[in-house]
Parts: sequence; structure tokens; C-alpha cells
Amino acid sequence: MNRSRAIKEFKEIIKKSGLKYTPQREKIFRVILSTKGHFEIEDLVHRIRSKNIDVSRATVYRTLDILKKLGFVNEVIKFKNKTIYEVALKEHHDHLICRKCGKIIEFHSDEIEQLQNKICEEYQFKPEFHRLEIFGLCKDCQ
Amino acid sequence: MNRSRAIKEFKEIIKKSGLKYTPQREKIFRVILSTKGHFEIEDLVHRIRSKNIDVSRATVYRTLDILKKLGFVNEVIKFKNKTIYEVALKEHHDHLICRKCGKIIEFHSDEIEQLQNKICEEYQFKPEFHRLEIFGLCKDCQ
DNA sequence: TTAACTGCAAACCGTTTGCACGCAT
DNA sequence: ATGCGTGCAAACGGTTTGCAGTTAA
Repeated sequence: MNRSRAIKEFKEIIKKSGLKYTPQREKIFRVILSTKGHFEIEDLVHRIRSKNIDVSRATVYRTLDILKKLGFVNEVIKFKNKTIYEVALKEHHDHLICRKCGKIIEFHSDEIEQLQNKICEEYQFKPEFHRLEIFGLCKDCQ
Repeated sequence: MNRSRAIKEFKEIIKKSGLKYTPQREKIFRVILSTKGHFEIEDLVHRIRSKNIDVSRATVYRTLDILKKLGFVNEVIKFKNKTIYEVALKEHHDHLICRKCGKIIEFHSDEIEQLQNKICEEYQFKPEFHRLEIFGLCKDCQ
């Protein structure tokens, strides 16, 4: 999905949810869309500050919460007490996380997804979403 | 592994690591071993308090850190800014987490593990440990 | 008009840390 | 003897919240 399409959809969905479409929310979402890969909220706040966009920290936190609930971002992991997010516009994937340099590599495996579904059936568990993180050393850090 | 065997091993390994085997550390480890399933540190502190064991909160945190480094406990997930641990005496497994009632169901799949290894090879990534969490609704909450 | 939203600063809460004293080795 | 470990209380840092003023609908 491209950027302007995403913003349009954000606007529609936010209104459909009975929420207000404010300049702050759009600005925050735009900055997030210009992010490649993963981000944490404090980085987002700093990026916003450096662009002289006047949105308060509190609003950033509150907006992230909405974006998460509406499915525009995913919470990837809590790392050292900070929450790391990603834009949810791409296909589902999982993560290889280098515990030395912190690099995050994305991958996807249909086979693993299928096995997960099989397991959920066994336990009569209704899966909604999942997270698979493999920690270790990347090529460069070994 | 049974409890007294685990404590003995803890004692050996902690000394081998050049650390001191203190009464506090043993007491904390005993309380953890008497835990079934998963726990969070504040619960642990309260359990310890209720048994009139005099160990400070700071020492509990510091000991958990050691236990984690030595592999006696695993950090399962950070949930609502709290860290959830589990005793690492059983075989590796993954988790189905009910987002309504919070129940955690454990499962294991050799097939998934093998696929993970295959993926790591592809990326020349050296895996050390992983976490697979499937969120959804358990049998009772659907 | 009015319910939602925002900015601010203070509060929150899990976790970490500096320091003086204590104890395992 | 000595250096690691402990308890205490204060600090930390990410996140949340109460409130008074503002704004989208």
C-alpha cells in the first residue's frame, strides 16, 4: 500500500471509529510512514521535534495507541523497557534479532504459519496474531 | 530435574562463576522453584514478604538477573511493562497466550524448530534462543 | 454546541543504582 | 582480609493521567 492511500484509509477508519481526525494525528502518522523499518516512540518524538512539528509527547503516545488498536502499527517487542513498533503495511513476517548489534532481519515462512495453525487446532485455540523472534548473532557479528 | 538437585546445581554453578552463594540467593531460588508456571518479580517479592523471608526488593531483582544469565530462568515476555519469567527446568516450549483471560498454554513442535534452523541457515544467522508466542482466544474464552 | 482532543506537568510504576555496612570466601 | 553482596532510599526512564483550555464535527 502506498503512502497517500494509507493516509486516506487512516482518515476514513479513524472517523468511522467515532474519533476525530486532527492535524496532530495526521502529522504523527506521516512521520511514521516515512520511517523505514522499526521504531520506538522516543525516536519518533525526537524526529517530530527535529522537523519542528509541534506535537506533544503525550499526544504521540496516545496516537500510537490508536494506531495500534486500528491495526496501522504492530508492537514488535519490548526491549530494555522500551516498546518497539513497526508499520503494519507490509505482509506479516517474523524477526531474527542480533543480540550484539541489535539488527533486525525480517523473514517469512508459510510452512511455519501452517504448523502454527495446526497446533492451535489441537488446543482449540483461536489465533489472532503471533510473534516469532529468533535471537542470536547475525552474519557480521559472529 | 527435581528441586534439591536444582538447588545443588545452582550452588555449584554460582560458585563456579566466581559469585558468592548467599542465603538470600538460595531463599529466592527456593521460592521460585516452588512457583508453578510463570511469574513476575513483584509477585515474587510479595510471596517472599508473605513468608517473612527478609530479602530486599533490590536483591530480588539482582538475583533474577543472575538466574537469567546462568540459564535457570527465562524471560518469557514483557507484558504491560512488566517482565514475566518462567523456571527453565523443563524442556524448551512456546506459548499460546489468551488475550482475554491471560492464560498461558505451553506447546512444543520439533517441526517448527527445524524450520527455524533452516531459515537461520539461509540468513547465515546463528540462533541462540527464540520465542514464539501466539496470541488469541483460548477454548473457554471464544 | 459539545464531546473529543491537546499540551503541560505531575504522577506512576517497574526497575536500577550509589552508598555504607556486612558477610562469604 | 577483601571484595562481592545486601538493604535502603533515592533516582531513573518510559509511559500514563488530571486538568484546563482548544477544536473538529
